[in-house]
Amino acid sequence: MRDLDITEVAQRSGVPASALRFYEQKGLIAAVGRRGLHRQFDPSVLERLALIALGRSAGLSLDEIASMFAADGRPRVDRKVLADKADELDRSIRKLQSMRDGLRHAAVCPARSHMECPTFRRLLNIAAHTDRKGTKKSSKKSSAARSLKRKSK
Amino acid sequence: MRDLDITEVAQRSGVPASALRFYEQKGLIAAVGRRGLHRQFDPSVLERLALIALGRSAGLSLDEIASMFAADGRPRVDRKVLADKADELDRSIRKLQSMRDGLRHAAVCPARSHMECPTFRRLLNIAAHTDRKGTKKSSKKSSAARSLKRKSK
DNA sequence: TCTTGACCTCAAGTCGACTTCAAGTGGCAC
DNA sequence: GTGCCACTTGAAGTCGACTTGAGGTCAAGA
Repeated sequence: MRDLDITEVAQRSGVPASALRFYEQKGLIAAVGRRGLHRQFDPSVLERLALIALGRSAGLSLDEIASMFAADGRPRVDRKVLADKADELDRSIRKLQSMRDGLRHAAVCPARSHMECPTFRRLLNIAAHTDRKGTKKSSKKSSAARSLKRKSK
Repeated sequence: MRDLDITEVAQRSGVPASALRFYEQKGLIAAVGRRGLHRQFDPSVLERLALIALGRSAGLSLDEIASMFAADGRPRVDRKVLADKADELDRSIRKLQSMRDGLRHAAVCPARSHMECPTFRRLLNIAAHTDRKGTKKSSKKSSAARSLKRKSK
């Protein structure tokens, strides 16, 4: 398959050209050459972009993802990193689950005001202590999140 | 109970004084008055801060949270909003779960390179299509995420 | 009374991941 | 040969939630 120009890569990957240039600048992807000024990409860049998307979905920062590519450009995914990320996701999931259950309850709770509902108040307590305190120690953790916001534009 | 000054509120709530001033400025909380220059807060501000923390944990923006307080300052939590947020969380959870399972598998996968592992490649596909495409239509959604990052400082 | 220092205000800075903009270049159809 | 315009560049802007800094005020203790 012949090389792709930036617009084709953008179309096939769903990643805007501006983002592709940004990724190149960050060293996440590389053009195989130029035709005039225009970047030419090897089709394998699509796979790499999928890998990047995966990393982002798992909550990795672009810098973290960059460090997962060896100097030769081939992915060098540390299995321990994967396991750690999985564990981290697991913690996030649990937190979100209790949040969801609490919200669900509050939505149907018969108490006149949410403040009078014990379940809601318990939820409040969880949130109050979970938030700035619960995970503060675990620095640089549970980034597994912005991803979701990012997806929805 | 007597009024609290900003430092006391910060200590009891775990929210930095700078953030409390920021919240006040945004209209999320209000001081009952001043002693000299110094803000005095009613102890009930702690409950309100818990409510704010809850909203943040559920992925609401500060503006969204602000709109949940009626003009009289009492919470006016729309049950439908709660249910919607719960549903949104549910979708996020499912996404994170498949991500976690995929990572978990990749971490122990016997294939020489992750690229040779069918499961990993499937994961890659999910990520590639989930990310910029999967949720794009659902604008303004699944903000239920940054929260986790934010918690971990 | 004087000093201290906690608190004040307002403006600007930070972080991450991009997007947007203005100005320039050159491949390609005609 | 000429013009179009897709692509290029580097710099600057954006968004949300705060934080930080400079310079100022004043309540309270010595």
